[in-house]
Amino acid sequence: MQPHQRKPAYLSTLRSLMRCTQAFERYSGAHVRELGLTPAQFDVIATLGNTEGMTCKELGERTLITKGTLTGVLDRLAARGMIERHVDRNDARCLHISLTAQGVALFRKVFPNHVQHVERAFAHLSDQEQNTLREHLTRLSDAFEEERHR
Amino acid sequence: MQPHQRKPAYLSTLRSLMRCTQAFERYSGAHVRELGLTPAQFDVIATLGNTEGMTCKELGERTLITKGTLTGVLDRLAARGMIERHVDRNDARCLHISLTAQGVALFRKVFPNHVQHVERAFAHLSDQEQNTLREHLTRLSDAFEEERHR
DNA sequence: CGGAATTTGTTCTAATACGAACCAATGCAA
DNA sequence: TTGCATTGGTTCGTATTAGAACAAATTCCG
Repeated sequence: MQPHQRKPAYLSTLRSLMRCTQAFERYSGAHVRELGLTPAQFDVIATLGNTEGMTCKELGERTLITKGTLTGVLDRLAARGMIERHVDRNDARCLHISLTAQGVALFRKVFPNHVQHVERAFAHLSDQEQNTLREHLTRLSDAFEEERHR
Repeated sequence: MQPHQRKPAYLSTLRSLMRCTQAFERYSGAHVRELGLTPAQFDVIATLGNTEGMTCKELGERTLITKGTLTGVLDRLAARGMIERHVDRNDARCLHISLTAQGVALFRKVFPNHVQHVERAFAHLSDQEQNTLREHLTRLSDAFEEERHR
């Protein structure tokens, strides 16, 4: 019995995690594309909606988009006239990203629509189940972070 | 109170899901790269290990890699001499993918190592917790699939 | 005050990622 | 058996994706 033939116990948990994430991305992504946006672009629009805007750093943290990637996503949204970049008055390193009037219009058109779409799927789990799920996922995330810094 | 300003209840669950997946990918990915492979390449090697090989279709289903992407991943692994492609005898449409001797050696070198690394993080959750987590994730995946086909 | 360490965003490279179009091989049905 | 829909992989175009190197601005500290 060689060690590399043993089947690790965590694999089924990991499989469920990856399958669930991918199932969401397919489900959500297909709908978002119908609305004329990529998933990353939608995330940015949705995050900027109903705010005064924010820096690239904050936007990246909220959308989970790496800063290197974010530059390109913002480039394409800016080319379509959906967002604006302004240098921050207080800190010239920071860019303040905000929706244009066109961006706000787009947000109002696609956001409620997409929320309804995604809600239909999440409704299959009760509030209690979602709470439990969230707790376990957070514990696991924290485990990765902790083990990473050792 | 406009509908697009309401904050959907599912968002915190979704956030946990995406954060957990991304935390895993950072944790696992960084380690895999140290071993000289990309995450996708490692998935392929790990899936082919201890098997007689399989078709692209099956390999794609197990690794969750889309067929269009899989071609490129296999190209690069083949260029490094880690895998072989052979036309299936019974069905000339199918390719049979398998590890070369070099590929097997690589598998034996990196797989147990990486399994140990990932196990350390998953050990933060008990078996019971992982069971519950898996059940909820599966329910949610199924929800996306069901709603998608309607 | 002044230089070093940090922070923020851009740029670059290699590798996914996905959908759509495409081709060859197979299966099915009239 | 001929014709057509289906299946398995490749190719193509566009858009991420991560990581590392980089430049400009700011902060920290002696």
